[in-house]
Amino acid sequence: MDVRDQLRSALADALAAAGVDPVPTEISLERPANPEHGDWSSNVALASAKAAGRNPRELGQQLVDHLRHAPPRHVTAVEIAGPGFVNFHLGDSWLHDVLAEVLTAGVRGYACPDLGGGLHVNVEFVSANPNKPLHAGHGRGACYGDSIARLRERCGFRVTREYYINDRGVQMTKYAESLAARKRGEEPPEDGYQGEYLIAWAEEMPDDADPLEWGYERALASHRATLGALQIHHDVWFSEKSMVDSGAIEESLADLRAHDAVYEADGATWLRTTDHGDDKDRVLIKTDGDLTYLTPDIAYHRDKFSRADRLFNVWGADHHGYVPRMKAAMSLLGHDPDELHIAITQMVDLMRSGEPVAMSGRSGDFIALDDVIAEVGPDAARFTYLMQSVDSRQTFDLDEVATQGMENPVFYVQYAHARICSILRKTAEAGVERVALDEVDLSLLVHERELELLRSLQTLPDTVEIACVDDAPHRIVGWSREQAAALHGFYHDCYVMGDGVSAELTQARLALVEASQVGLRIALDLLGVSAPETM
RNA sequence: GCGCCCGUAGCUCAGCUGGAUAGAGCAUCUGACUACGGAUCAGAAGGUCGGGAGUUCGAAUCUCUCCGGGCGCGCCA
Repeated sequence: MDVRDQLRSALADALAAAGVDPVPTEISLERPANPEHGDWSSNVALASAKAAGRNPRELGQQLVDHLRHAPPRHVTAVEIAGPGFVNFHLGDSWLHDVLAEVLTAGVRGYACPDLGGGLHVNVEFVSANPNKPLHAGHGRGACYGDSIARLRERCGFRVTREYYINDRGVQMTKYAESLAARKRGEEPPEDGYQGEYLIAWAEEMPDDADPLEWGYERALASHRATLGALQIHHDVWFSEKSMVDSGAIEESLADLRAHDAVYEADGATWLRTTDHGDDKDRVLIKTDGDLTYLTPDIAYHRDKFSRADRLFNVWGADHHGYVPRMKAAMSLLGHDPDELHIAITQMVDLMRSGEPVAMSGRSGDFIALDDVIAEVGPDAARFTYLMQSVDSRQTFDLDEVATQGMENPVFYVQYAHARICSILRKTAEAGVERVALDEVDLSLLVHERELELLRSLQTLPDTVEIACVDDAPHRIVGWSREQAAALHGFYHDCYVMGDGVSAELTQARLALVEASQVGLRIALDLLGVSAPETM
């Protein structure tokens, strides 16, 4: 049983003994920031005093008195502090248990909270128009979406990674016209695509190729290659146009009508999104008979709901205004709008040495994601994109991220992993024979550096859970930096083998280092960043 | 005008389902290596958590309000 569960159940007993009725169902336990406040602390006396009509400090004291009679496992001291906190001090043995747990569970089994219970979640991300290369801004949504998928997979969800291809509509026609013009050596139409990439693509295009078909394939191949460089692979590439051919759009419209969600006015067909919180109703079919972008999009989401239990969309900040209407549309179709989650990623400001570099070249193209990857490398790109919450605008400085040095946290973390591998190599080369875990005397691990490493490892399952529940991969980045710092500190002060290190201590420290490796591998995998053996 | 996001150290950012003395990296200053990779470690300095009010035993965190910045508010996609 987890230490926390033991403490909780002991606290519940103490509360009952103190006459608190009913005993609160939620007993909070947290790691105090200040080590003087013990290893675990509970505010339960503060939280339940009022309802019980008690003085919090006195209630806390009663709990402490009761707990001292039969302290839970690992507990060495219990004390009352401040306004009524109950603080537990634990022996190092609780951390040694953590180490054994990490190694026993391994990369596959440690920090795998079952939050999904096999629920199928469809994560749709990137979904850029197939008429230009991905730019630096797409990188954020790409890395975020993939990491969200990895988190969900670890937490017991079935995951489909999906890419929606807007291959229908006027922008594709303009794209084909622009490509054809470049092929003829002409400038693209005024309202066409001016980007210089089209010159290169036009050169590749065979003379007899259909610019629309060929251009579409070319753009998709570009997206696939760029994402592949980041180790991002979508399971489903879903074509908007295919829904015209399959009749899915008509079906979706019929479904909306069957739900009485549609009406005719001013010569257009409208959707009653205001019934579900939208600012105004939205047009589905324009006066000229064309569909708005919304209509196929609704059909697409309707289709996704037929294939998954939950939908997770990653959209850029410039699309946040469309959230209410899409949720309203799903409500109108009878879905629970909460089963469609739309994450909004704020914008990326690309910098170089503190100077903004949002645009490139005379054509004003965005900086291509390919160029970012080429400049900083895929690992640094992914780590950096994920380093901060997607709720806030990101400053991405190419020079800083390209640096292979201290100002670049990705190398710090990867180096920690490489160091562990190096230690394991060196000890193996030195002929150290490993013994089974249950033969290792973990109680030898008493150095503050060793304990710090274990305290950090202990927090990984909670961190994974928070990251998954809050859709916050940056929490994993934070953990990986903390674990790496603990590892480097340990490395600096504690030798695994050598003069003055007993054979038993070497065994214990090797186990410790391997546990750290397990943790780092879990974290880096969730981020999609490689865990190098050497650097 | 309305909606969403943001405002925390010189810079880039964590911390936000309320907890005790608000953290990290970079930059600055000062230290530490005849051993497993110094791409390391330790220390110092650095703060009206945008302003104000409220709720609470307790607020960076919740509520309201104001200020500042970003992004949206189409029968465009």
